[in-house]
Amino acid sequence: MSVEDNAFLAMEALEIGALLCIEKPVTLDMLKCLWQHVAREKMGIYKEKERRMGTIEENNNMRGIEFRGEIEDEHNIIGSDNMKDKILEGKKKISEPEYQIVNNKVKRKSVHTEWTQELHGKFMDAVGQLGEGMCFPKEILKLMKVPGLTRVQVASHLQKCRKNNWQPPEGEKYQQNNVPAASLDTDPSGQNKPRRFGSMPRLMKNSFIVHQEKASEVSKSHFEEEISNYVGHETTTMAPIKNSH
DNA sequence: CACGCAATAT
DNA sequence: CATATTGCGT
Repeated sequence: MSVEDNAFLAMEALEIGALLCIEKPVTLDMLKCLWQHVAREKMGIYKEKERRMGTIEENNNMRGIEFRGEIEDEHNIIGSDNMKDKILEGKKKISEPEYQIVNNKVKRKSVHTEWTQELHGKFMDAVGQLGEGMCFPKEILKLMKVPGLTRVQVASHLQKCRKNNWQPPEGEKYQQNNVPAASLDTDPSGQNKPRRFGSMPRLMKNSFIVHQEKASEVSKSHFEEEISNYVGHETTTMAPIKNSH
């Protein structure tokens, strides 16, 4: 670290053996960036161990860690040779593992969200509050209030649930039969897709209760006009799923 | 832009 | 396998 933002000085340092040069002061942002690289490197070192143990425990021995130069440039960092290349391709999505700290252990952030029944429950709650025709990933996400969850993830889950293709993970089968979703359809013609926006996921046969809001409450905004327009293109036999009971 | 959907990738 | 990502039309 140096107060001097001097390229020549930095290059000299690198030649001597510095791994990278950072201009002072080291910002929090910088730190947030750096520790990920440290973690990656460390994880690489203990890769074998990781295979055996599943997770890596925090280890404060930092020796042996080397940066390989793929640091982003926003903070006046100067790194090794291939760094420029790395910076250039920085715009591309390089999928580097991300690490997080869960109770004092450094863990590789899991790429998949496990849709447990609990999480799915929150999802369904949100869906229930929004009601038929109002279920959008964005809104659902808001209502769910789950920290790491993204809109796209919700969208993906929603997509699956609409096709009734979701089932709880292994250890959680409250119910044992997965419903193939074939024949409980209200549409006799079979080929009629309920093509609308914001439709609720189809409820699984013995899934728990979803409390729907009074459907009457749905105001006829411009939104509803859009729907009717859009539906107009489709076969007319489709009826919205009203929660009439 | 957000959305939805199928196909494809991880 | 379950999810994530992508491509493309709306």
